[in-house]
Order: sequence, then structure tokens, then C-alpha cells
Amino acid sequence: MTENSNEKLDEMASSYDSRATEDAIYKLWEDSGFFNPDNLTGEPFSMMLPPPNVTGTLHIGHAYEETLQDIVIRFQRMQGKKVLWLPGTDHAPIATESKVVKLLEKEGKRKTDFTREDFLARVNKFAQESHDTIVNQVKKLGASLDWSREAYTFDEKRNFAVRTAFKTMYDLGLIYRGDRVINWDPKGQTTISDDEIVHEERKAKMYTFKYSADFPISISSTRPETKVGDVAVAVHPADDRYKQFVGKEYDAIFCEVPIHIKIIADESVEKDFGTGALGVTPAHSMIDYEIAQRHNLPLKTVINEFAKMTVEGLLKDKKTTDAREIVVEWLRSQNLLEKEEEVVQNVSTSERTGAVIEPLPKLQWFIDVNKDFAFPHSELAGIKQGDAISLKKLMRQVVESGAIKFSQENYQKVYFNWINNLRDWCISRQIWFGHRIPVWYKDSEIYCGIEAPTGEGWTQDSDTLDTWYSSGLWTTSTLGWPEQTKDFKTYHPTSLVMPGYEILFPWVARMILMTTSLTGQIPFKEVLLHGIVRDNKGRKFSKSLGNGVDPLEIIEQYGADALRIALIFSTAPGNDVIFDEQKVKGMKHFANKIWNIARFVLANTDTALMNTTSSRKPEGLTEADKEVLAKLDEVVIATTAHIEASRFHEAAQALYQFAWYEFADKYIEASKEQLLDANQKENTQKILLYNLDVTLRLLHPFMPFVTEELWKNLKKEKLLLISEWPK
RNA sequence: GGGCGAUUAGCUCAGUUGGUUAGAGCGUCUCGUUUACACCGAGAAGGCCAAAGGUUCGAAUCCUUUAUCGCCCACCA
Repeated sequence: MTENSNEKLDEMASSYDSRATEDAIYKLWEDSGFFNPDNLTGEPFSMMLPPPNVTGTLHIGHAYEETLQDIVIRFQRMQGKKVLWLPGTDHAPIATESKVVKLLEKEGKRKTDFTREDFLARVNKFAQESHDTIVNQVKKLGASLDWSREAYTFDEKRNFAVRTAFKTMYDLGLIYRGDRVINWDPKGQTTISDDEIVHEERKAKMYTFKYSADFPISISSTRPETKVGDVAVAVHPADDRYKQFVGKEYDAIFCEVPIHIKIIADESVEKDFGTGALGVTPAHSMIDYEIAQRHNLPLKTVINEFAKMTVEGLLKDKKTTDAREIVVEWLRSQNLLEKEEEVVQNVSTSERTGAVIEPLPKLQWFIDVNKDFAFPHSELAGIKQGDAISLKKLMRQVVESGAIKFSQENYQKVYFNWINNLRDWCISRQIWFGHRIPVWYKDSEIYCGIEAPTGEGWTQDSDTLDTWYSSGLWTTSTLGWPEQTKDFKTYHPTSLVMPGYEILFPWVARMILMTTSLTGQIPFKEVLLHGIVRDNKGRKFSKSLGNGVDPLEIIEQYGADALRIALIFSTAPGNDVIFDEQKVKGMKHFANKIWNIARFVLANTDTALMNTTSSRKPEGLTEADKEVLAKLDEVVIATTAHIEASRFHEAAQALYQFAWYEFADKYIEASKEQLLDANQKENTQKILLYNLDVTLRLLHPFMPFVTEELWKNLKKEKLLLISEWPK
């Protein structure tokens, strides 16, 4: 070894120290300005970060998501494209508000102790703190996001986009206000959409009984207390047992409440279930509401927003659960109860509060997904401006036509299946935190506008919008829409969206719905969904299990590069990922291996050769030289193909194999002899440098920190961040 | 009930359009350290690719059936 080399060995630590490296490297990148596409040239490539909720801190699942996206982004940037990856956070009204309510409860305070303004100040403070934590975590991971364009779903610009979107859809007739049975969360005191419901299996008792002794038909119910709201009994039209009664009407006194029951025939009733007769409670059951609509039956509300009975008599002001006991007792005392059986039933609960959903008729705002509207502006093949199309058809069309491509075909099937079952979307929420509905009332007048109406006496709707209404605008609002900004023109439609499969419906589908109807453009050209991260027992990470892993602790211990490559190494995107600290440990060793490969190469080559490394395949190569160069060509082709096909795990595996076994174990070992041979020395040095150069480039999207740190030693003009991808 | 998927080494998972002896990480075992890295090297053990049938010159891969497991959607009252 030369004297120079010994210096190099002394200069570089014998192992890679991620703690001493990562923050400085991130700062180097940020200061370079190359996260901002304004400083780049080439064909635009754009992607939006799915905005994390400002409900606290990020978990390992976010780290996975950001790693996948950062790999694509860095790869595209190295391909010489003008790459925009735009960061932001989501105000997530229900989630954030309920989080703050819980925090206040710990202080012994309630939401109602505050004015709307004071409460919102508390929420905003919490949201700001969460935001800061999240941004720090994202940076620690190495995500190469353009922070100069950072957005928030609840900032001024996004609020303007939301108001404009609402007004536009209202004018198109897509948004309407209607009195319908909706999902009411009695704990959160708000409506929620179908997507915010979680079904839970619970044991329940099903009671079979008659309304009164002289009523001809028995019915079954797990919620006998709602029967005071019944207006009909529905039977199947072909059910011979009940045919004779159809059309007849009866009066009865049920648990001290007078009821009037009409016998109707409806196809939706199952003959073989229970008694084959369904007590219809239009105000407190979605299905019954739909039956009632078909038969022009009245709505009879018997339960209020606090899940308490509103009828007179025995049940007055009782909670539904208590009322149930009372009704059952009453049925027994009247000798009307025929059967009582244990059943397992699916109960609808609120995703955020866990409360049992109470279907209630309420005046709310909806998006009509079935109504044909005149498509206002089109940049799509197959649909012209002015064509009549419904949102459902539109959502199907843009995927069927191939304008939006699902990288995983099975998720496309899931998407179509969801659209087929889609119902109108309830977008109003009775919570304080969120975008106010841009509608004002004065006596019987209604005004919808982007700004408040002029004149005295107008009151704005007190409701706020569903979180997905604003995040559904994410690709457009972040680029300045509704203004036709330069960013919007340059980067929209975005190239790709990469969220987890769990938000395919609430987010991906909603972005397609909102963006396409409003702008006539698709929001993104390609959808690539990823799985969720589970613990090493295959369980979801959750607070109640206490199995959460803090990405920052993992990064502190093993380094961000190790975490990144460990997460993507062994699983194809779309499948769930098992997080195992052992994997991260293994990849820390890999980062160290790369470090020592570089250390060996740098110690055994002359700086004078640094800039001649691109001179390939010199004369007089040894077998080992030829072998490693061939393998290097292979890994360049394979890595590129794998990334282009979104097989990130295979790209990572190919690189791991090459670097460790071909480059280090075989070639570096062979080079030790060759370096001693004067005839082979220069070739060997060139090949070592060339291999190192290419390996660092290929590895950069996966392990950006260690590769950029080592790149410094190659004394190149450009940062590795914006260096050319090898060919 | 409707839809989507999974089953490959002790564990966690790869395996692109079907193509020679099915791979990796971790773990296990043996040997090795004046040598860039012990966060290391050399080597080894370990799999009738869930089961049965079919298509094919050829199947982990395509088709059918079965079993087991998982996820999503859905208020059979």
C-alpha cells in the first residue's frame, strides 16, 4: 500500500457512523436547492406525499411509505427529470378534534367549556406541534421533499380551493342538502360517512314477538326499543303465509306508544330469515329507510342525537340500551315474547370514537354519485365537454379507458367493486375543526358562494366538511388550483400516487371523483398501493397492543439507510410488511459493508485516477476484471428494470448480492493480488473506482445518506443526489 | 352474504411474461483473524413450493376442486 492509502485508512473511520453523518447530509441536500424542481431541468415528474394527519407522531408505516416514494423520486431525479415531490399534512378534523377532546378530558375539561374560537385555538396549537414533529421525522428518514411548496389541508390556499370546489359542485347539482337517514355518532355528536364506520362482531339477543295480542304477524329484532318507531311490516311478495295480510293496516299500543302498522310486500325481505316478516323502522335503519322510500311510508323519529328515546310513556328519555330492557320486560309481562336467541351480529361503530352508530334522519349535505351532470371541461379521451355523466360513471371511465393505470390489477378489481356499491357521500360534519361549509342562510333563503353574501342577517352553516373533501383536492390544491398557476400547468396531472391500500377508497377514489369532475383532468396517471407494516407476530401496530415502534429510535440506533432498505428489502409492494428489528440490524451491517468497500477502494487508488473512471474496459483484463465488469453491467440493467417495474425489493436484493458477494468478496479479494502486479495495477484501480462509482449511484435511492457521504470522497462536481443514473 | 388475496428452508419473505441443480435476510453448525470491514471471511445443514387432479416437451408459476388462514365491503331484520 502507498503512503497515501494509509492516510485514507486513518482518515475514514473503520465503521460507518450514521449518527455523525445523516443530519449534515440532509442539510447539504436542502441547501443545494435540488429538492426544488425550479432548480432542475428536464421532463416533469410529480408526486404528492399523502399528507399525514396532524394527530401526533409518525409510526413505522409512514417510514415505509416515505421510503418507497423517496426511492422512486430519487431514481427519477437521477434520470434527469424535473422532479417535484410535494410535502404536506392533513388537518384530519374528526381524528384531530377527538384527540384534543381526549387531552382536555385529562385536564378535567370538556369541549363545551370552551367557545368555538377558544377550542379551535387549542386544536390549532396541537396541530402545529404535531406538524413540527412530523416534519422532523420525515427529514430524519431522508425524504427528498420540496419543503418550499409545503402545504396543509387547512391553510388559506387550501381553504380557498375547498370553497371554490364546493361552489362549483353545488352549481353543477352534484352537492345537495337533504333530509335523509345518516350515520350518527352519538359520542362524537356528528354524522360520519360510510367509510368511517367499522363493523364489529358482537353477541346480541334476537327477540321474536308481536306488537300486540291481536296483531297477525310475528317479527324479530335485536333492537326491540326501536319498534315504537315502526310504521310497517314488510313481507316477501311471494310469501304465501302472509299474502292475505298485505295492504291491511293495524293499530296497536306498543309499550305504551300508539303505533300504526301497514303490511307491505317488498322484494328485499328474505322469506327464510326469522319469521320472514320485517318490522320497518324508517327513521332508525338504513335498509328500512330505503324500503320506506319505495312505499311512501312516513318517518317516525323515536331516538335523538344522544341515543335517548323521545317517545312518551315508559320509555321516555331512556337510553336505547336501557329502553331495550324495558321493552323486553314489557313484552314478557304482556305475554307477547315468543322467542329469545343468542346471535352474533355486526354492529356499526365509529372508527374514531368507538360509539355504536345510531341511524337518524337529519338534514345534511351530500354528494350525489348517481346523478348525470353536464361535464364542464374535459381533457380526457372519450368524454367531451357538456356530456352528461354521473360521478360513478366518470370514476369508472377514467380507469377503464386506461387514463389512470393501477399497477396492481387486483386493486383495480377492488376499485370497481367499490364503485358499484357506492352510495351518496355525506360530507357535512357537526364538529368545529374543519372547513366551514360555504353556505349562508337568511330566513328561507340559501346562498352558496366562495365568499360570504353581502347584506345583513346572513348566518353561515355551522357544519364543517368531511376530511376527505379537502384531501380529495390534494393534487390540485397543492399546485395552486383553482388558479391556473405555472405549477398546475407543469405538474398536473401528477405522475404517480403511492398510498397504502387502506386509503384506496377514502382517498384515491375521492381524488379521482373530485379532481376529474372539477378540472376535467385525472389527478394522477398511475396508482401504486403498498401494504401496511405489521409487527413480527403479524399484528397491526396499535396503541392498545403497545407494540408501537418509534422510527426515530430505530434511526438513532441503526441509521436511516438501514431502516429504509430493511423495510423494502423482502416484500413486494402491495403486500404487508413484517417489521423485525433483526432485519434492520442486518442492513446496518450492509451499510457498514458499503462503507468499508469504499474505504478499501479509496485507500488503494490514486486520486489522479478519480476522473478517468469512466474509461471502461481497458486492454489486458484479468478473468476477475472481466467477471466483475460483466456482473456490474448485469446489476445496472436489473436494478433499472426492477425500479421501473416497481419491484423495489428485487432491485435492493440484486444490489445487495452484487455489492457484497461480487464486488467485495470476489473482486476486492482478487484485487489484493492484482494491485501488487505492476502490469495489472492501473486497470485494477480503475475498475475498483468505476465499480464504486456505479454502485454508489445505484444504491443511492435506497440508502441515500451513506452513499452521498462516500460520494464526497470521489471528488465529483455534482452531488450524488443529482448525478446521472448509470446506463 | 359479496369481493380480493395468501399457503415456498427453524423464523420473515422473494421468485418478472411457465424453461436447466427453487433464492435471500435472520437463526443454526464447522473452520478461519499480521490482511477494508468480526457490523468480517470460507464452508455446511435445512424445502415431495398446503393437498388432489388437469393443461404442457416442461408447472412453485396456468386451470379445476379441496383444506386452512387473512384482508376489504355489507345493518339477515
